[in-house]
Amino acid sequence: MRATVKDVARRAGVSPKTVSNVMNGIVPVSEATRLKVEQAILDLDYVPNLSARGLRNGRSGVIALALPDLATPYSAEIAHNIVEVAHEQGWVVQIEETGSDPQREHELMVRARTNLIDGLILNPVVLDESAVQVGVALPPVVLLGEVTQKLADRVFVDSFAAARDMTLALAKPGRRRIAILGTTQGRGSAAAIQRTQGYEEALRILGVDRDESLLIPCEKWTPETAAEALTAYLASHPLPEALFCFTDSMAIGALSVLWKKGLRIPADIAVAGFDDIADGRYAVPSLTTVSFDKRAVATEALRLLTERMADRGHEQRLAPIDYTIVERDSSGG
Amino acid sequence: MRATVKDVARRAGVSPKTVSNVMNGIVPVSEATRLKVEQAILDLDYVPNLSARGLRNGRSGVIALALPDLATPYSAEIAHNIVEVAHEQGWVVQIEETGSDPQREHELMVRARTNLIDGLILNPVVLDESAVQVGVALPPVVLLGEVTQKLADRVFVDSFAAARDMTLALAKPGRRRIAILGTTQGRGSAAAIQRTQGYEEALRILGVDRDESLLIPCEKWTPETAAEALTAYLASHPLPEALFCFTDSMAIGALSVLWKKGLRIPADIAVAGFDDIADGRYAVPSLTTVSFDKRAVATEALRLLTERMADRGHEQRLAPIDYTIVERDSSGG
DNA sequence: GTCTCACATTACATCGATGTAATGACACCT
DNA sequence: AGGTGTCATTACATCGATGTAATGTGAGAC
Repeated sequence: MRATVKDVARRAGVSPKTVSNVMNGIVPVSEATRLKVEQAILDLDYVPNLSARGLRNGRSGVIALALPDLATPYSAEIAHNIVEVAHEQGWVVQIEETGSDPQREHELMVRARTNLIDGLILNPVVLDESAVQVGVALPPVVLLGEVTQKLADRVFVDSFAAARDMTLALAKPGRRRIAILGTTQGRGSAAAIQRTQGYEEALRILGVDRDESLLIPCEKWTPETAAEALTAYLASHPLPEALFCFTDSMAIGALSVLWKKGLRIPADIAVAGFDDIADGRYAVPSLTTVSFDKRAVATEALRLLTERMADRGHEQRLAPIDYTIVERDSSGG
Repeated sequence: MRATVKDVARRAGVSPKTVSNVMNGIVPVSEATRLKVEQAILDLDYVPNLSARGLRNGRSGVIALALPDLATPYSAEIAHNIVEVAHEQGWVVQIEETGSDPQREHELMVRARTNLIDGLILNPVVLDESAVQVGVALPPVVLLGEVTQKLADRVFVDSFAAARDMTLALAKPGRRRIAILGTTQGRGSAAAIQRTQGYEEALRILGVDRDESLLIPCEKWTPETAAEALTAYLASHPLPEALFCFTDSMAIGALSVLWKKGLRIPADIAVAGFDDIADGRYAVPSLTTVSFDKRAVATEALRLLTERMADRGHEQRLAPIDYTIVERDSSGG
């Protein structure tokens, strides 16, 4: 049987509360008894029961991290950083996958109220849909990414500006027929909309007419779907001068397709991505991308979360993350 | 304030225990009172407090998954599958990263005893080191991968046989100078040792003399280190006919180096990996690899874990996972 | 020697859900 | 009507840690 405070107390010849005092260090304890208790703890190999502690003081020390799909490199890198930073700050992280399923996002919010969780970091897929009713009954929530959500705290990269700058960078050597891969018909993710708008803004700056046929839609942002979409596109359209993929994952799928067609990159077509995932550096050729500090995303998310735990006001807190355009081999240079 | 069983009971005009009975469905409850209680639950928007429940019945419904580094595609895919399968079975998953730090593996075992965790799935880095004292005081543990550990349950792919078969496959078109990337000097991971031995077994079958200079060491199995190791190697050695990298990640790093050198793959050199990560399919050229069903890994790991929870005997349970050699463009064909 | 004050320690209640054992209600049979 | 059996429901105790308020102990001042 597991040892409890009671057992430790008995062995040390003190009361359970004194043991608790030693462990928490808030109430002062005399040196002598502290040593006795610490020895008893070692002897009995005692570890506190977190369920009991959680029940008593209403906090579990656990935060939840919800991502669409852990297997994608982007989510994996975010998860890695958040788990790491959280651990440094003494938190434990529970992982949840939402798939593309708003239902899962909802389930999540319910579980978040079961008190095994002190806070939630959520990377929503379906922005408004999931709604994330940030009501009073909910624990602190921080959203990741571009979401049109006016209530919850949020960590994000300015997708509009980044897409604009990337488009301008691709256009620099005189390229004008720049295609984008990843737009979504009608209502899509907020990120898709903003990146498309940033691209269009760049065209305006460049004085280039918007050419509808250069917008290659792709609902899901995976290499598979990107490869399919691009293959289908190239079958009926001339080759653009540059291809701006809305994620690195899609860019990797695109590179594979272009390579199989025997095209030279960037000579025949320049390619760029978004996210700066580790694999992009080792892509063939290495991938030009929008880079940002993922550890900063993690740090900021946890900062917002802890702030929100301390002060549950109603004003929304925002944490924009800087980005840079990283030009690698896939766009020349 | 959050509603509790008491509040629900008062509103439904029954006792707290009856509410509990309705929720758990073990003790029979009359239709009439069940409806009353269910209505009250809806009215008050009641969710049970899992800390309290966990305290009371000693189980939390949470399992921990410990991986070396979530950001690597392999770990990410494993995590994805385990989270998915666990969710289907009603578990919640807590993620832990061990880095390459045995200390973290130890901390983990301690936390595993704090009862917020009903079981632990661990992918150890430093095999014996971490030791994972599978004692009586610990919750059920399942290890992932090749580990020389005689006590804990384990899910694994036969690295020896897979490496042997892959080497034979690379040798088929008459290639004889087959190099391996990822051996570790002296004591390394069990996987490294077994894959090296499988390779040597293949050479024996082929009647090819073992050539020490074809064993390219690489301690860490990342694209970065692989790229460095290969670059250094090629500076002072002739080009082998084939390169068997011990993970897909390393292979991707290797492809990048070879491509920058202007080498044609597989014409100048064939390349293969191990793990069949999603990116390998979109590598340029697509990567020949040892493939296995990662969902099966997850399913088996959870099966072993649940079995172990039910029956805490002393015999070790093993779950070998089938593998196949998948030949893609990087090895010709 | 006694009284105070400060401070360490203790007994007890509490967090919320649920198992145990006891109580209550109702129907059915003689 | 009285007795018996079945089944739903209840009161109470419990899981382990910790806050609260009360108790105990000692030193120091007069």
